[in-house]
Amino acid sequence: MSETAPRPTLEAVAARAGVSRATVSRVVNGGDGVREPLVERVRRAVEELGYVPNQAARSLVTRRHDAIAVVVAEPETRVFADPFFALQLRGISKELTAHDNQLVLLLTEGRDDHARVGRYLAGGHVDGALVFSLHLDDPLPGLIQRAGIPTVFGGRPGWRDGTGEEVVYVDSDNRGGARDAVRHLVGLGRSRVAHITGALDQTSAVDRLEGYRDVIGDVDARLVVEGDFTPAGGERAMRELLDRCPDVDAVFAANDLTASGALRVLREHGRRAPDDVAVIGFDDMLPIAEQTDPPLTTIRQDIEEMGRLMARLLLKGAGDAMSGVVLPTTLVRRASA
Amino acid sequence: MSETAPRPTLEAVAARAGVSRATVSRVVNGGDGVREPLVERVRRAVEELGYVPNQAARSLVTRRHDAIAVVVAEPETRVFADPFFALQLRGISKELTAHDNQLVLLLTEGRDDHARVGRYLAGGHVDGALVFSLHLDDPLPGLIQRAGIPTVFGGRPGWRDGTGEEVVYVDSDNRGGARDAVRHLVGLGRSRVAHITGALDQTSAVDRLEGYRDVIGDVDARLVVEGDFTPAGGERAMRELLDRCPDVDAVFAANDLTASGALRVLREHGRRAPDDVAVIGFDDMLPIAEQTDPPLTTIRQDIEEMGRLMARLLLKGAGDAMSGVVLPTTLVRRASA
DNA sequence: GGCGGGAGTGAGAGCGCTCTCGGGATGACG
DNA sequence: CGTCATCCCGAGAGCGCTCTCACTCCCGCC
Repeated sequence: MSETAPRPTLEAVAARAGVSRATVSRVVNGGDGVREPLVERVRRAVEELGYVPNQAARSLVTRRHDAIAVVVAEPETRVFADPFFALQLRGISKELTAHDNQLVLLLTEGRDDHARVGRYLAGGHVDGALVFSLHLDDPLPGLIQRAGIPTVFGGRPGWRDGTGEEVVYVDSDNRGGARDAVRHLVGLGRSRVAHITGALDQTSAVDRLEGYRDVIGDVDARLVVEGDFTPAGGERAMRELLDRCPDVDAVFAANDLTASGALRVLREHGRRAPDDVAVIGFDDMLPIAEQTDPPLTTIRQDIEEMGRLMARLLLKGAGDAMSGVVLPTTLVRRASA
Repeated sequence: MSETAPRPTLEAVAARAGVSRATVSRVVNGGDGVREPLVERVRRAVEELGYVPNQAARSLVTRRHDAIAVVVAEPETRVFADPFFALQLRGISKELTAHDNQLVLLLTEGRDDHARVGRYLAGGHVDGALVFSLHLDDPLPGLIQRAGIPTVFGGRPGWRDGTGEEVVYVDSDNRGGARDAVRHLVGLGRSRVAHITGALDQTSAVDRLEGYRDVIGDVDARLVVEGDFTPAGGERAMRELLDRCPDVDAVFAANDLTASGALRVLREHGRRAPDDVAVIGFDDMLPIAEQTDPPLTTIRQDIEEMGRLMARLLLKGAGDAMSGVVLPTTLVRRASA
């Protein structure tokens, strides 16, 4: 196999520059307290030898790794398979890179993996963790909490930890966004505004439902149908809705995928959007939202910023003073409502 | 901040089990050459103390990291933002996990990042790299090659390296899949089969075009329009196509996104699919392919398996005997062709 | 001109682990 | 019963780095 050439050590650089290891170390780590000529000499030696610090040796003594783990629980692989998570990851990556941190990606696949992830995090391989696990009953967050490393959650977790401390998380304003969506529909003069929920074991779905309730007030139970964030779920729910309430004139779908399914069923039934039934989604997930017929009016969240913020909070060692950070959403008007 | 309790060391385990560090080490690393009763005692001590090996200390001496990097070049973030890459990542993750390796994700953002990634890989932080960089002119592969660590590419790179060695890569059978697609259209009795290409600076697009050519033989140049793998590109190309060749009766689109754009334009122009114009895509990218109207006939590739295979090749230290591995594709019939 | 103090540098002690090597116990065999 | 090979196990030497601590200068000050 490829025989890697022996990489130069601190020692080698020190010898070449005619100084001690300690001095080289100082220069490599910022150069404070070393006189300029020496700094220069060391820099040159580093350059000439192509010296790169051995991270393992460094971590061994500093107990820092300049690496954080991103944990994605299996149920989220659906989320993961859409642009949502990818964007978040990108935001995370940018922020970490800016602070010279590495991103270790942990995807879990079932129960066994939970233990594995727990062990890994407790094993002190990373300085912190960003965790995506939005399900109410997920044991993963508990495990991670117990691992005792700084953690920031993506999305509001469905519980508070036992110690009474608040959990640190970043979420978008699901409830507020939902309110905006429903208000928009109401503002269009619609009086029979339905809601197709997301999977209600996820906090985002619960929060969006709350937002809907905030605006509608006295909710006609028949106008709320449970979906699951998928197009198929949207179709099923829309059918049920048309069946139960033929006079429905607006639908707030829990996300764009759901909305796309709803739109398809409406078309099947000869209902025009937005003329007969106005439809609004959530996420502004491209290309879905732009590809529907008609293009989807929806609520946009700044997903990349969410990721970036999560990383920033983690690196800053937040968690003392704060609990949750909620990012605003904006209404994107297209044709469907 | 969270004061992490001092984690137990090998030494501690050894003391508790009443053996030497060396013996504990042996047990922890497989337990060969240690008598059963001792193994048992050490296991128990490990259990009781909750001992987890310090990876940094281990790496320092073994020079192995049990970690590999996944490098995604910026131009691929488009790819990354669709399910394609996510699935590949999942395959990679599964395979790595099965071999107790960690996944370090490096997303590059522009030129500066190339240098950073090069330095990182050359820095000996990981045991190998999986690289996604499908553009013909990308400098990244060269950089990585120079870093001198085992590498497997995702998708056929657009060059051979200077040393004359073949590059190791995993790709799906773009050319063969394209042939199947076009043959299917021809088998439907279509005689004016057009092709909307992908971005031709990517090998996958080039290969799919080749497959088209393989079947059509004497290609009418007007029937080939350049696209860019996006719905918008598909729309543009389809318009041009209808303009140039009103008699077109079938379209092989370079991917599903392109096909979705083409379908939309056909609908606009009152052409029915598949009756007037049969359309076939590539990727079988869900939910796109299922959401088009009509649902899209397309070429499926086993994306997760690609990822898994890449990881397997890398861990096995392939690269001696082999160059590229090409995975088969299958035709998925839906309604559009 | 001696002296205290601050700043710059080097020596050395580990960080927690693996791995070689040698010694002691054990079993096979003559 | 002696000899030798075999098998286990422990001692100890690092892996490459950081960081403390002591030492040396060189300044300013009385």
